[in-house]
Amino acid sequence: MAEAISPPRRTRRGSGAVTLHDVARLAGVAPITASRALRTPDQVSDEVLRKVSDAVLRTGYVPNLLAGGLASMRSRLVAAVVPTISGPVFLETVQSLTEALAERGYQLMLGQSGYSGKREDALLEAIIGRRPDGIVLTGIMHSAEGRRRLLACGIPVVETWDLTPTPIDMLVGFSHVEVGRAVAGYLHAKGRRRFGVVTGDDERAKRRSQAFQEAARALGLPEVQEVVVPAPTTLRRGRESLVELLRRSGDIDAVSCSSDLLALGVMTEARVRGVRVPEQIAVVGFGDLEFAADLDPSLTTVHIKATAIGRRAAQFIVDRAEGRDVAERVIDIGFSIVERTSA
Amino acid sequence: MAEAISPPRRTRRGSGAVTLHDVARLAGVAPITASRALRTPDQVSDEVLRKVSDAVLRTGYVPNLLAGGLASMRSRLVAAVVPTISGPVFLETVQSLTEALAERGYQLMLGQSGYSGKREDALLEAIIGRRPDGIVLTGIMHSAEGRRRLLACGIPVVETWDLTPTPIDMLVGFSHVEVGRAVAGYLHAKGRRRFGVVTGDDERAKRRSQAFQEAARALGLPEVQEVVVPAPTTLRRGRESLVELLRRSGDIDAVSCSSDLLALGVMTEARVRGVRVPEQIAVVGFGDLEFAADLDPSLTTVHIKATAIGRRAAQFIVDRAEGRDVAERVIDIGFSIVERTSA
DNA sequence: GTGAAAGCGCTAACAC
DNA sequence: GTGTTAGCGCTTTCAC
Repeated sequence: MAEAISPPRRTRRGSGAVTLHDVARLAGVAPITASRALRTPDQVSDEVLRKVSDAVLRTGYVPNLLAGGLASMRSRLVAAVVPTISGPVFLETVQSLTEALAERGYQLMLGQSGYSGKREDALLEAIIGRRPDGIVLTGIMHSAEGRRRLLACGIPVVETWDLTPTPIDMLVGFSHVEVGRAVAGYLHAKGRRRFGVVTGDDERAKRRSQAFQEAARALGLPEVQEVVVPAPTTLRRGRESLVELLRRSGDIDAVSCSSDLLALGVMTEARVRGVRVPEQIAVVGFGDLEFAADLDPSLTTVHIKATAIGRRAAQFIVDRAEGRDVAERVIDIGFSIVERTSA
Repeated sequence: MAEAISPPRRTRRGSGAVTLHDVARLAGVAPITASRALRTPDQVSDEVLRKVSDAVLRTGYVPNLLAGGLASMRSRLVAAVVPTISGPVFLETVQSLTEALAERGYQLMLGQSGYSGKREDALLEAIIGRRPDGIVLTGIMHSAEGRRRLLACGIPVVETWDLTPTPIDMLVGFSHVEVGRAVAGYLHAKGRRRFGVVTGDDERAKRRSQAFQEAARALGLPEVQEVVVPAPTTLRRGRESLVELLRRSGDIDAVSCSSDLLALGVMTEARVRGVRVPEQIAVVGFGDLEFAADLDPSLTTVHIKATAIGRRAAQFIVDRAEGRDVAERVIDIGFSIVERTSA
């Protein structure tokens, strides 16, 4: 009797790219063997290794990491969330993070949440959907809802640039309260008595400012004049802020700024107005950006080991992803006041 | 007769996360229907839509984009390659690119190639392996090998920040030669005659410097003094460069810098030495960073529409990814000299 | 050391 | 409008 005609072939033409299958066929081995030759070369014979390497070269095969990630449940993708990438503060951290991850075969996905924390939920969804092996949160305040989701999805999380009392998972940061106190103490020790503070309108900067003011009070100093400017901070805001501070009280002798850019603005405005720094007003910045040391006068500022933060965060994530246990989940990276000319 | 015992169950426990399958079961529909309810809501009945949305909410389902990407051949991932993210020049472009992509449901993957172009090949492999829907090259010189691979893999590519004669695919940039000429013309028109140039050691900056020097020659001016500094440029290098320029010839009356940071350095050193800007020496920067307008003196510089570059690049990629044809593949975004006080 | 089978979680292609 | 089926390209599990 007649054979039934073969059912219609539904074809889903692939991408057309070379696959592991092709490589395996060319090498005369099973796909899984080719896979092993590439990922765990010790498990295959030299003969097979040679043939597979050869086939890879001849075909120009590039493994599809999407497929690999799906099968192995490891995407080798790490997400980083920053408020905004401009505003050079987090830049250094993102850079070292990218580098440290790349060295270990991981790739960085970048997300910007904005300072408002508005787009945060949509962003989180986009991130979690990719099943990254880790998420690095940098200078971000996460909504309660966001926290819950992060906890729920079980992806390793590293919070950075802060020392929160109740970390979601892992953390590498420093105490903003300590920074505020330290700067106040430093200025006091230098004989300054009437403080002003210029601070960006973000949670961490405000915490530093708060601590700065409290420390001044504790030292018995007159009330600190505070100017809050919108984040991200700019040179212009710094200039404007000094104008405002001088308007409020002409006799301040020290200004603490929540960023080096603000400090540069304050110093610029001071020079324009013939106010001498540091003789009449001492200026302290925050961040120790690359240019701080070479300004005139050179800027006294708070140095944060931004590169180390990125490296440590990468270490945390990779250790977790590769099943190593992370003994100490919280790292206080500290900070230091770099004494230069401006204060 | 006895049934053959069922073959041993090989189980591959999944990630344990909620899958589309779970949502579909809960909603009482087939998986594909649930998929449609989420991706193309118009194609399902209101009844189904309601039930599926409900199930999603109840389960906290987050679609696995790895799986989706594998199945649909569209990763909704875009890779950006920059020499280094620090060095605020490309920052603005990366930022607007990230934003523009996020708005359209795409995610950015970041790669740093370093200025040397050394790690470029490994990076390219890591990128291509993710099968991104597009690659944005920013301020990078690609090896011939790299070019070949990019062409071969068929992924849409946008080169930015330059106007190369033979683009790989799409391009949004401007002419560095024109910039160099324009700056020389500008300074000449301002009555300056003895030029110095401080330039970072990267391909584009050097092209600007070259054109600047040639234009000066064409204008019948004396030989331009050139100082080349390693990339990325810094304020310090700017200061050092002015020292060097003055050492070589005390009578220059204009300095063109390959970045605003260098220009700030030159101006800082000038002030320290009592050289008046712009009276004795005019200074021109490049980039028009946020702070340029608020320096004292405010910095005359070349403005590049970095944000527009990012947006256009995103548009290019998304159009291609979604099958729309891109009529004009090359966009010259132009530039402008922003006249301020320093020159 | 090597291989066959069975998915990972989703969507394209085709029926009804 | 909804469902069935067959993959996307890889890796895990188990068997030899």
